Amino acid sequence: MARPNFKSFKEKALDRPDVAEEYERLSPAYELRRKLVALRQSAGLTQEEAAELLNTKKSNISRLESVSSSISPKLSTITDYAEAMGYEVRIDFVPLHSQKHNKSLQRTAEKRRR
Amino acid sequence: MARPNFKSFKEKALDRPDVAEEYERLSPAYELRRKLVALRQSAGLTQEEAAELLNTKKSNISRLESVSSSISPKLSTITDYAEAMGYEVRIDFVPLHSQKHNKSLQRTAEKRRR
DNA sequence: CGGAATGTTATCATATATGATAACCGTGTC
DNA sequence: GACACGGTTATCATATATGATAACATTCCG
Repeated sequence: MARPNFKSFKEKALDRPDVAEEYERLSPAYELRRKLVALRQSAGLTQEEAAELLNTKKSNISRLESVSSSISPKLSTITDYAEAMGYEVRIDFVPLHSQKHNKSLQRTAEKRRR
Repeated sequence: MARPNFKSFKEKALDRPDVAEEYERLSPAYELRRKLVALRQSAGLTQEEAAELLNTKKSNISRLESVSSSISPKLSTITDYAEAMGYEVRIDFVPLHSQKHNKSLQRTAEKRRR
């Protein structure tokens, strides 16, 4: 590996149990990259092969999968990538703080409304 | 479309109106807009109030939620919106054709490799 | 009716994702 | 050493999402 990518980071970090637990709560962006790589590998494809399927170049695939990437990809990029790997994308929304937060938002809205 | 990118294969199917209609109804994009509106309404917010929370304008919120919108939003836009509404975004990938498609991809890759 | 609230649409400017190319690193293999 | 392979990074050009503003429609209510 030329640069610390997610795998090497993961392998080192997971040697320490405390970090391992923290690991899963890392940013959703990291989680996504990790899943994208897993998708491609489950299809048994290299980045270059994936790039061909998607009519693009391997460097762009690398950027998309790169953990250190600061980009926030378009939804269509994710879905197209997933479909090329043989997967469908499902987006779910789960409440953050049970329903109290929503109530709080509602009250804030009500107050502003007056 | 100035350059061929990985969306081109989709456009072929969308040339047929019947397919286009079915596709649009089932597309993740369509589902997404509906969910976004539901999220905001569950928080009891108007588009303008949501816009304030997100430091933007109501017209942009409307565009984001609009079904007829042709844009494919950035992932960060979706997550920011969801968080402002009190929700967390979860992205899942489900296999399209059980595992057969993956095997096919693998074989294709193997063949190209030789 | 007139005004406020809510949402939509059009347009432009700006920010940023994506595409393409090239150079590079590490590993394995001969 | 030389080479191929898989992946990374940097850079530039282009496409497109987003921000901001304004005008508009609809609904509701005084």
